Amino acid sequence: MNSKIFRETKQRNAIKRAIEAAGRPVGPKEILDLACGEVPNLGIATVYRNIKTMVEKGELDPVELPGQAPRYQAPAEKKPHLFICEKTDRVFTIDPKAADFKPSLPEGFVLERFQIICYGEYKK
Amino acid sequence: MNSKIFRETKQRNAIKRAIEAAGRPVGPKEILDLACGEVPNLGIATVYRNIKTMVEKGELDPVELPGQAPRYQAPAEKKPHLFICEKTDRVFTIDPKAADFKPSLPEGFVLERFQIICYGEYKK
DNA sequence: TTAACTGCAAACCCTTTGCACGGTG
DNA sequence: CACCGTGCAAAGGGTTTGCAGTTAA
Repeated sequence: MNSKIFRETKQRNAIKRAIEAAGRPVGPKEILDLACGEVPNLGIATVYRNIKTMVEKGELDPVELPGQAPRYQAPAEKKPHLFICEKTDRVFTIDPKAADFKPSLPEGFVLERFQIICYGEYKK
Repeated sequence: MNSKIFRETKQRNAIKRAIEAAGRPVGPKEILDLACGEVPNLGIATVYRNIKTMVEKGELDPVELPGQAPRYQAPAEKKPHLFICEKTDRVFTIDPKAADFKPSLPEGFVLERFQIICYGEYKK
């Protein structure tokens, strides 16, 4: 059956709010730490299970970046490209002027380098 | 002490040859499988240790890509950008005409999408 | 002969799963 | 009162480390 019923729990709400409050892609551990303020005994397994559920429902977007575990963000914040601060290890979505490679970074950050990653298929 | 002496072993040579023969970034498991032809009892731990050693020596370049474990390639093959075949899960380095976003892909592959990943620092 | 290297197995870390209990609808 | 969700702990998968024996130089 595809018609699974999703329930509202204080854990799920805390997780959702934590991600929205972050305003940038965050990982499971960070989500746990943030949400623990609301739900002290929150388990990491619950965070993982809710992440999976919310991604399936389309309430959460996975953000995968090179050499790192995936992070997650609220869909509304989604922009096509990413900016990674190598000093603070925070990730931001950005909406660059791709045509001339002058991406508009978050205030206060400076661009050091970028990487283009192309995806495709073997069509033979 | 920085002056560690590196020795030549049949395992290390087999690993090195396997990576060079692949001609594209390969992961630890794939390296193990390839090198096992030469050294049957080769252990995965030896592969990991040699990868680390060779990266430190500059004989091997790590290639990190979104949502995947790192792969490794011989430095000579290094090109600025990557192409990922989502059908065969192989990775190639490419030298695209970045200015107009017409990367020259490996023969037979078609581009589906690309992602720009910017790296930088917080300078405040 | 020395000390780097190897294979094996155990340890680790992060993520997933099994289970009994608790809470939503 | 069904049954989904939770916390805990155990299980997985991939990577690293400890150890005793092996081997390059």
